[in-house]
Amino acid sequence: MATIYQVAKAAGVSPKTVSRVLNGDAPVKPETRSLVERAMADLGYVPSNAARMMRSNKSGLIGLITGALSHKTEPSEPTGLPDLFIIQGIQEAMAKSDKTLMIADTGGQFEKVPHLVRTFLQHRVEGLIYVADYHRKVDLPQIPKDFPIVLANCFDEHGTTSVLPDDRAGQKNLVAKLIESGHKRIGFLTLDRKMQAGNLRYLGYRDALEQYGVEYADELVTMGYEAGKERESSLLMSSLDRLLKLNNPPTVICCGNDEMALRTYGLLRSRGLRIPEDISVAGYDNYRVIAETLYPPLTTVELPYREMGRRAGRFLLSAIENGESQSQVSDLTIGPVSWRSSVVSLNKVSVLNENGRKSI
Amino acid sequence: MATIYQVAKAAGVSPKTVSRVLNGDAPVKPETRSLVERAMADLGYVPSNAARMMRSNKSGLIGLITGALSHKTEPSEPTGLPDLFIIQGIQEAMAKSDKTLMIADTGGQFEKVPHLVRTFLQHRVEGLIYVADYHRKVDLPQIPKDFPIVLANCFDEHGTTSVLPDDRAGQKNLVAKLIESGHKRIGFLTLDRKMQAGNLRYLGYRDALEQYGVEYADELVTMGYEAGKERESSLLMSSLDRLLKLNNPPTVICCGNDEMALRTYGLLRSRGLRIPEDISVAGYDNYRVIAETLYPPLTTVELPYREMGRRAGRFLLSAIENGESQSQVSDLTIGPVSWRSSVVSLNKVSVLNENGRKSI
DNA sequence: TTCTATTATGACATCGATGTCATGACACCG
DNA sequence: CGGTGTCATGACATCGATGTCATAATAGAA
Repeated sequence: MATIYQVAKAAGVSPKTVSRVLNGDAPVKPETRSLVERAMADLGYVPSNAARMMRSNKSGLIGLITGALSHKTEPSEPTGLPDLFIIQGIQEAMAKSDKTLMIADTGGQFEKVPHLVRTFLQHRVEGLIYVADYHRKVDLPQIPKDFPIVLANCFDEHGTTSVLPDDRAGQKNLVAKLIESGHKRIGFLTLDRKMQAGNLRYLGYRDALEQYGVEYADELVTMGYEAGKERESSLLMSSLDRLLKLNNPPTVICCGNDEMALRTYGLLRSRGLRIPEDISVAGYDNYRVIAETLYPPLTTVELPYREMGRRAGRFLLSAIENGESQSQVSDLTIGPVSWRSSVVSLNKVSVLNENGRKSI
Repeated sequence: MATIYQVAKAAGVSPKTVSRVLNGDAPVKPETRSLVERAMADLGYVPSNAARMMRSNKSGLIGLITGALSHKTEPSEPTGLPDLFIIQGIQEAMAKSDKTLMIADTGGQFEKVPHLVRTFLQHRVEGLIYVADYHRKVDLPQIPKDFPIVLANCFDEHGTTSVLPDDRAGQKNLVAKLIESGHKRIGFLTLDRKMQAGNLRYLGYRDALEQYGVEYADELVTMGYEAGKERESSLLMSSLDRLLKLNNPPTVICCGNDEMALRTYGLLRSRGLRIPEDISVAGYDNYRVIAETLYPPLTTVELPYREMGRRAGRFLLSAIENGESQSQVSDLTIGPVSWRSSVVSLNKVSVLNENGRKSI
């Protein structure tokens, strides 16, 4: 690969002049400039970031660590590829700056993190983002003190800047809309309450009931998914049947996530129930391959992953810019409800109102 | 960040000795070594790759360009996130070497590629991989001649090394198994034939019929998906109804991909047909969220994305090692058939044989 | 026309690691 | 005891870009 010296020689100028053409930081005579530009083109010259970095001590690199690219073995909320959307958002934020993103994958092995961090530090990344594959607590080792870092979709016990989905508010908003549509008996097939998302969504469900003065009934809430048993349907099947056999069965069933809703569609139909005429269904995640492909399309709550990524990126950039290691303590992002036709309104006049916003 | 000079001073030795401890390329007295190691630990020293690279002219970096991380606007086969699995495979291959992967995303805008390539060249990556989001032809600009590069899930007209899925053989294997299970009337809801995958799978379907001497019937083959109209169901619905109304209707329906199969499940059920008792269904892609979550689980063909990624990574590494820019002309990877219960066997004795391999 | 600004360019040192070569300290051989 | 080899270490130059400072070339002011 050509160097700046070779370009200088070919153009008959000094290396410093070539440097000036490259960076435009000082005036260069037009004829000289075009001589240099021609030489650069002829030699296919591309400046070396390494050499540049040595002088400037700025790498222009941001390190991103994730397990996004390999889920297979991890016990994760089976919601698809959340971290991927977060990464998209981060990319978006970075594209607006002049930073380059280096992405490293843990391959599902958390113990690789220290090694990846070290590699990043060798490359003198200016900041780090850690993206978790589901809403959880983490404990990152080996980060130098005061190094700019942002956690996305996870948090730690040291109060590191983090960006999280507001599962509680999201579920609350969904249930609120169900109530506004006339539903009072709202079944809830929850995720495992040991999971952050499971617990927060449960709390959001109760929040909505309380706000609208709808009495909470324990019989309507039952676990539809157990952590670690991703592909088993038996728990879901028995939980669902219990709900359906109640004296006063639910008019709508909230599922812990969209994948559970997909299974629920099949189970309901094999029991002869039509969706949404006989019973309404709602999910969570807005996992579009499911939510939009199902018939009828699924009402669900969007997980604001892309927006979370954007925020995480922006937080990190501003922390770097201001020379702080912490830009913000934490951040909750609310995802909107995606209202689709899997939920029917029980209000007689609701046909006039297509988005389900109808107060009772 | 500490430098090697600071470490040397703290340990009371020369920088070169610190370098020797770092690289272990020459003997160092144990006492000296521990002095140095202590100094490195105290100062939190991490060597600078930039400085290292300047001397060695080796970056240890591999550049990966993809649109994987942002599909939204591109007209793509709606099969999910194929490139992601390819990237996993590439990561696997790289993890075994000492290279670091830099991933850049086009944000769905192909015109960003030249800029990304330039950034990579500035970082002096030792090779490039381009990953396409669906099986297609591409035309990469701006790559220096003789630069090591591998195309994954795509190919160009210059015969650049590429790694592709063997859609034709995959579909053939699936249809062959259907025939072996006793099916003779095999409906095929194809992808758009303008797509590589659509055309190749169609050819594979015919290959299998021919091999087993089953007569091809045009009435059994109809397009279920039109490029650019991802979310429309009307074409699929009318195509499916045409198949069902035939005098001699199919006993099994092959869908162009798993997402189409998901829709087909819903449509068949709303017409009162049971799967697989009344009619069998097969997909393509082994898009697991769909194939494994559906009830009954879907028989489909695995797209060997991870394996393709592994191969692409290995090809590139060996090209770099051997100083060639091209390691191999091209490579077709066959994915196995995932046989699940959405297809019933029509052979009376087949119940003895759980994997569907039964000759007629 | 001579003197000062300004513009355009170059010489040189520098960033942090490491390759090359030199040197000092031992140990072992005869 | 001198010679030769090995071990352990350091001095110095180098990689490619750019910041600093100096200087040459030109224009405008007096």
